[in-house]
Amino acid sequence: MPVRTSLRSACPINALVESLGDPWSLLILRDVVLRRRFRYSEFQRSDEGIATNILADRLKRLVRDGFLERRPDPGDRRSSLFLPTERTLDLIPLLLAAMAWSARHEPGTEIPPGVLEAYRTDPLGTAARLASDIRQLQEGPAA
Amino acid sequence: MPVRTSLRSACPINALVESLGDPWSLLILRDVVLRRRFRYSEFQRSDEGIATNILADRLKRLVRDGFLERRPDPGDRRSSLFLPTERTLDLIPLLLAAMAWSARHEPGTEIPPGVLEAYRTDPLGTAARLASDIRQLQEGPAA
DNA sequence: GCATTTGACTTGCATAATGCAAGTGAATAG
DNA sequence: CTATTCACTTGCATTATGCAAGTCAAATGC
Repeated sequence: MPVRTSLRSACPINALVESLGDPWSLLILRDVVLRRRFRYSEFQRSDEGIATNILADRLKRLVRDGFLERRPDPGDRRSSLFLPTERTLDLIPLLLAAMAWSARHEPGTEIPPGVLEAYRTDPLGTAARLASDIRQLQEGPAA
Repeated sequence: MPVRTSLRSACPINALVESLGDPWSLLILRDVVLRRRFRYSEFQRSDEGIATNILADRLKRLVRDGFLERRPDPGDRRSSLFLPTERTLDLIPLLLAAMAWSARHEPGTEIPPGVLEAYRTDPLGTAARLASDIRQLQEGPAA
């Protein structure tokens, strides 16, 4: 497994698409940063129903590409925690933008109350607050 | 070809991924909104090198899903213009967030000067200005 | 202490998506 | 009026995804 294959172009949008432009990677990161789920079994339980082989592969890639860091689960020796790196926490503005877009254009999507209002008032500040909430969690990890 | 297949979940991130979570759709929309390219031949020339069959398929889908509107090219009867709908213009905040992320985390990506500064000062205002620039273009379409 | 369950996978195989090369046909350019 | 361009389509190889089943160690229930 190569560390990093060269990009198709120098475009920043393309760089993102090459890392996360598949049907699953971004959803795993959503689980991590927006739902505070850090375990294989938790990702598996998400509504979209990812296949186990794909999940295992995506987790490997996300770790390899620096989006997640794997650590032993202190409460269960069979399990690991997949924790977000700064690379991933910096995706929060993008995730919020995605939520705002879907709120407007995809009827039927459900968005936690308050988030959109905060985003529209101060997008980057809202993202920063969310990121520091998660950093806190990682320092004092409740079971 | 069905108009719309039901979503895997009610999650707004998932809604976006299901529409644009493939290796090409978002790049086509990038060409449209960030580079003002509206023609098949222009998409084809982009650095990433999309295959012609995939391009044709993605354009069909993007039109079907309401991201692009197809109009005859006034200057050449062989050609069409694929113009962004509001659905697509509303993706600009997300595209800007993607650029900001890559600027920080993907060395070697090239970003037009000024854009990042404007984004960091006023993300939604910057996006709104870009969108209205494009709306103007559509009313008085230069060849 | 031992059977059962859970967590995190792997393997095998079918189906779907993507990639590549070549070809088509109408419109335009020289 | 010939050559080129534009917007495709077709066929086929390769890769990715989806599904079901199986593995194996650690934890849990009695």
